[in-house]
Amino acid sequence: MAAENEKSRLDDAARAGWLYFIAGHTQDEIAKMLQVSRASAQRLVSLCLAERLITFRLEHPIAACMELAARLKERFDLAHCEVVPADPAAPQATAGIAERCANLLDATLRSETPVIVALGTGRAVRAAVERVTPIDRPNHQIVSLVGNISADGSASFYDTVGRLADRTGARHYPMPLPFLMSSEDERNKMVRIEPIAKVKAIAAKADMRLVGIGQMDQKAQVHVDGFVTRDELFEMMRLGAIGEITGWAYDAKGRLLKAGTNKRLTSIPPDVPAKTSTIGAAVGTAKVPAIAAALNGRLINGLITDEATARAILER
Amino acid sequence: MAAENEKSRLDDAARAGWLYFIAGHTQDEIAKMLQVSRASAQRLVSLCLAERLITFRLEHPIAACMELAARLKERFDLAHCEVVPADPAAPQATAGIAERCANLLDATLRSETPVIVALGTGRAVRAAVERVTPIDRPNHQIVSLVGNISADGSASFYDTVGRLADRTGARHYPMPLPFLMSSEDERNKMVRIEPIAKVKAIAAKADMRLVGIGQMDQKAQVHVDGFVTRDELFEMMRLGAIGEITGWAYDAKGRLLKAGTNKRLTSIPPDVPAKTSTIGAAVGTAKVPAIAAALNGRLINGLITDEATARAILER
DNA sequence: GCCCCCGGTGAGCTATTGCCCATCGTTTGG
DNA sequence: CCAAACGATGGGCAATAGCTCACCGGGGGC
Repeated sequence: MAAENEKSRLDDAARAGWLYFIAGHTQDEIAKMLQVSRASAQRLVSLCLAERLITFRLEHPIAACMELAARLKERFDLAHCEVVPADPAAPQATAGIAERCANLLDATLRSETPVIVALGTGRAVRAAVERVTPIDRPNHQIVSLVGNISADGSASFYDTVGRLADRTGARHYPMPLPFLMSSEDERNKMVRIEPIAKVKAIAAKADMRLVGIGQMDQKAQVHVDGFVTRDELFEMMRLGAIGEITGWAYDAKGRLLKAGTNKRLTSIPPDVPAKTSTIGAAVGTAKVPAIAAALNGRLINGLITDEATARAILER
Repeated sequence: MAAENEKSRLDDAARAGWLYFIAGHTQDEIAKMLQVSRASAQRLVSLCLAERLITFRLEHPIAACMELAARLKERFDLAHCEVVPADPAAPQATAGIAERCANLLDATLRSETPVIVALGTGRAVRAAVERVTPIDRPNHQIVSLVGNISADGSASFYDTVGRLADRTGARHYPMPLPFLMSSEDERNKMVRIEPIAKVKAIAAKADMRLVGIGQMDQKAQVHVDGFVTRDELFEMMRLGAIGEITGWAYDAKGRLLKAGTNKRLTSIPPDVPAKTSTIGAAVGTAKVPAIAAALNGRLINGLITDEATARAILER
């Protein structure tokens, strides 16, 4: 008897679900049709959902992305995660994620109350600031997490902080330092000087950090851009470096290395685990180990990537 | 540009749909996530539905039934239609539809304001009244559409009206007449006599009619039950009879025949097209042509049947 | 046999949703 | 280049849905 009632109840639940989701009736109408109170109709619809009698199928490339983002968020306990559809024409294209990063910056900067945004390295970050919608927010602050003088002493390679400040009217704080100093002592000396300490203090209060993630292999961006020499890169790789964020190299478990270039690096060191909103932006198969390590080591608590990369991270 | 905006809008719609139906967020939350007003989030969810980006799938036998019922309702412009799952163990079983008919009767009889229910022939109708939940409604009226004296002059074959009245305390009006009279003249004379005219007048005001549908073939119920002879049956078949409702034979287009037993029949003739609620109840492959004809001829405006029969009717 | 517990029920309150409308930006035609 | 027309937007309101609560009735344990 119990089984029969159960079955009949599920039948009714299915009926209610059909009438609600497929036929598009209101629960009131369904209640009248099935001769029950509206409350019961609502329960039947709930039951239909709870028992998974009805399933939703979203036939759209976005669906897979949402699914991947949800899984990444869950797996790595992220505060924020976005996965954009992979562009089959250009698998490494940063266009997609740059757009999302820009959107995120837009959202953050739209705030009327003053916010502090910190920017790291990375092509996606550079592309993102270019796409930010101009808006007048003179009370915001934009701060750089990395030195903007390259190894050869030349001018800033790419002034993300300045560009973003242009678009918002915000005060901006580039870090007038070389990427690497010549020794640990010198680095320690430099980061204590007044203007740098001030930048550091502001960065520490940042409401949002947007950083790129670099892999530490022969094509490492820090080397390609001329910030570290081939020898320095190889040394870090020997020491176990698998990725870097704002130049800070970390190993496969996401632990910051305490040797090599990390000792001479002027960049503001990341919080471990990441505080407030620290969003990593990166795409590409080559970056998968670096991204995964950063996630595991909690160097970041947010991620913006593409479908292919997201899938690869989850399948590791 | 237009195409790109369009695409991006659909992407957002898909995102919104995913967040709403799959992740279970409210539209307010989605609005915040997508950085739009709640109204826009609502529009995106609507769009997702309208564009059929999302589909609902109900994995339950009931789903097919609901679908068939909706199609029958649409195709034949029915006021009411129910399709019950076919019982594979007993394809002709009336149990399923009887339960639904009983439910319908329950619903009608539950009314506090007086209602008039008219009953026709059919096993499903008989079974239905047996399943009606007892309820005290002395002001209701139950009226028979057919004579309850069989050809051999014996007592009522099965007193549906009386049974239903027992269960409700309603006044009941059986029709104290033989099913067939010996001639057209005699029939016309009988139906004018006071008690019969009164039954007829009540029946004309019925709020709901529940009738069986019989096929006119060698296994016709009217013959099996002994109401018409083999010769009479064959004559009607020659005249084109394909089905009958309360004994009234009709052809493949649902037109009442004006000859044969129809001229001697005492049953109250059906309204064409059916007025108020006239529900046919029938299952079985053999009855498909009869049911389809009744639907096409608008002899009924409601149908209760099973899945297999519904499918067969729609596939004709 | 009696009582407790569980699952179900409907009332009623609040959150959520759907939709209308005034407004505004954008596009198209003159 | 302007104006009209169209479409999208967000506020606001009425309808709808979700949920909590107190209550009821049946089934099993003591």
